[in-house]
Amino acid sequence: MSVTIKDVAKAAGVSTATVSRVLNNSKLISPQTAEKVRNAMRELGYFPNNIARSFAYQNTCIIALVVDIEEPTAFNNPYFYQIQYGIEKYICPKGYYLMIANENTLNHSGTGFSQLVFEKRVDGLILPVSLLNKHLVKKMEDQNFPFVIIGEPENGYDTNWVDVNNKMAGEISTTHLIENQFQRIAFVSGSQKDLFNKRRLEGYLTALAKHGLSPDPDLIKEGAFSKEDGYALMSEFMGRQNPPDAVVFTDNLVAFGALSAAKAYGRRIPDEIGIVSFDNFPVAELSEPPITTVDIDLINLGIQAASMLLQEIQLPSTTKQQSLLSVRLIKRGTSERARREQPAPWERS
Amino acid sequence: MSVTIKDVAKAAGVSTATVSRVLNNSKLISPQTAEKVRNAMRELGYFPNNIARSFAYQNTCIIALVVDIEEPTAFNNPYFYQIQYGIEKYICPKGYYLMIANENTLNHSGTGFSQLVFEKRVDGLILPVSLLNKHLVKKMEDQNFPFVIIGEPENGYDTNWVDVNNKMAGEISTTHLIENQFQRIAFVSGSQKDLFNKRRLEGYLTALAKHGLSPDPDLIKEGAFSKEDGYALMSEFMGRQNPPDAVVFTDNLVAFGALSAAKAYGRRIPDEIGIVSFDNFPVAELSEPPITTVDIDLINLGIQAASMLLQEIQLPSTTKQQSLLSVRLIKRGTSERARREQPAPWERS
DNA sequence: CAAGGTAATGTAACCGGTTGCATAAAAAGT
DNA sequence: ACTTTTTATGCAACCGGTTACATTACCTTG
Repeated sequence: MSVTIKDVAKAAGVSTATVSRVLNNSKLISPQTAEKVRNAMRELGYFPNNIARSFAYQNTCIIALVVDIEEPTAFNNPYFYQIQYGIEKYICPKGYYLMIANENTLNHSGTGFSQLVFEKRVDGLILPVSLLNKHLVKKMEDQNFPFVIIGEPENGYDTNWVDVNNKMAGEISTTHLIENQFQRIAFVSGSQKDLFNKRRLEGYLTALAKHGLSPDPDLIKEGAFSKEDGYALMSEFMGRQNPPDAVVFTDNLVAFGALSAAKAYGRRIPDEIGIVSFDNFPVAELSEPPITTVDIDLINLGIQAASMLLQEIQLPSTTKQQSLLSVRLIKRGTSERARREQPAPWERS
Repeated sequence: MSVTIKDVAKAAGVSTATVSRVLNNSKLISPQTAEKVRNAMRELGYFPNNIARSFAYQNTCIIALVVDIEEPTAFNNPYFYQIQYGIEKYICPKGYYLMIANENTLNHSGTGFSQLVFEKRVDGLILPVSLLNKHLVKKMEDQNFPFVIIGEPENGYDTNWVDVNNKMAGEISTTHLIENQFQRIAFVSGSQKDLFNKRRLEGYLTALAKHGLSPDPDLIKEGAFSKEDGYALMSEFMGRQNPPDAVVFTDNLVAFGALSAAKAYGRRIPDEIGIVSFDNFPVAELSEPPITTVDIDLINLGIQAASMLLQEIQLPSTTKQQSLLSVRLIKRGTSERARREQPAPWERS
């Protein structure tokens, strides 16, 4: 059907072994022979059949990113896809390809993504911590199958993983508010069952402690996910006797809803109420005023995960690696009080 | 190393051919033998080696989505990724896998994505029209390599392609404004070098013509891409003697910038100026007022492309298919004048 | 009961590369 | 000039499935 190594060998008057060696730039080949073979390849329009190559080497040079995205909207998808881009960017120049495996669509056909492992379709796996389970980890470790987890796992897993430094994120956002003379800072997160939310809360508490502020349980809320949750929560805060003067939200949309509520109630921002959010999502930059957020470099997260995985593939080791990535704060209008609005030291209560 | 078909054959006391037949559910196998073989597989923990299978069949059951995304921001990535999701959703239940090939990262290693074709790494390709060129098409057609283009190509290409109905998008958005009693409707697009922008303009002109309105060249602008472009353009419009009373923007961010400008100049929206945009992007829903947009179902676009490609892979044909997808308008606050605000027929000029 | 047909299984070639080992030719050492 | 080493190439097995063809056993049917 198409041109094979045999055709090239015949045309060049050498053995298939020699052609193969030319393909792989073996230095055992004399320049003249190499030249001859290369000419034959060019004339015949030869391309090595990658499937055969994979078969001989027993690897595919493909790694899979497993995701568990339900029907994506423009809202919920940027996260994985930036990670995806980072992975791609790292592995492609190294001759690897990226396969996407959505656990939700894959599951329809039975075994889910573990099929990829057992059938040797891919050389390694990057998967979110949400898909981790003991059973699977054991299987993969029994096979010495390389994999990297995105997101810090709960205690009891000794695996390769990468995550952003969520504690640091909680800490710098809170510290920033403290430095802008906010006093009663609330903290609103998603579910505290998720380790990353626990870490963010830890950071918040650490920042308070470092500045001699004691946490108020009434100011710590969990379970906010939507614009509407944010609106409701902020309304509730503002109806209180002793409301917070600033809020850290771990979700951008929640912060957006809260901002609307604060504006609807006529609060001046950031003078009367400060807001810091997480994940530098488009709306954060476009809202009025633009929202201060912790910027999480997900492209870099992908790069780190990919780098760790390729290392594991190329020289497997028994010691596992972990990597925590720094985050940075993007200061915008919802938190930075103008200098003149800060009380001078002697004016403070 | 791992369990192969030979091990299973030996354990079950049959030949490898028999095991292979059991694997493929051949009906030539007696139930007792099948049972025996399946037991052996279970006991040994056998999984077929997919690389070997691919080698025998000379296919990979992988299709590639080629993209040409530069460093993605949360702004620019939703488009491809919704298409990606659609493809995935369609192909996974059918036993195919999705590979992502970013032309930009791939190119670092030389030949770019055409490598995928010649090395037989994938069974088919879905690629954006922006990456199309005659040279490539000829090569792929010479090899009978299945591929589908996303986006209508310029004249002169007879290939499989899918696209959203851009003309319809231009038409329904304009018609909607006309039906809301807007009279001087401007049209602002990206570059008219892009066919999809030409089609959108066609739709706009068609809608005007159908309602007996004649186009005014001063109201047709091209080359707007950013929030800032939108702001500048809207400012310019509002400074005119005879400004438009509504604008169709083919880009959401441009519309967002324009909206800010209109608000900054104190115009009431939609009473004094109407705005319709394209692509139902997050900011469209969250802005004040929320922006009316044409909703483009990119997930469905992916599904259609994937469906066309698998069909081509499974039974290659020489006749090419094209598919144009409908769009729908999401009516929001920037265009819908309240009934009472519309002039009654006898009040019109 | 022999001939013909069918169902179940085995044998071995094949898919297209890679690579250990053998070998031949050239270069170096004594 | 003769052995030893180095360099270049070929032979053939191998990776793990699939499948055309051969073979055997059993089942019909005249």
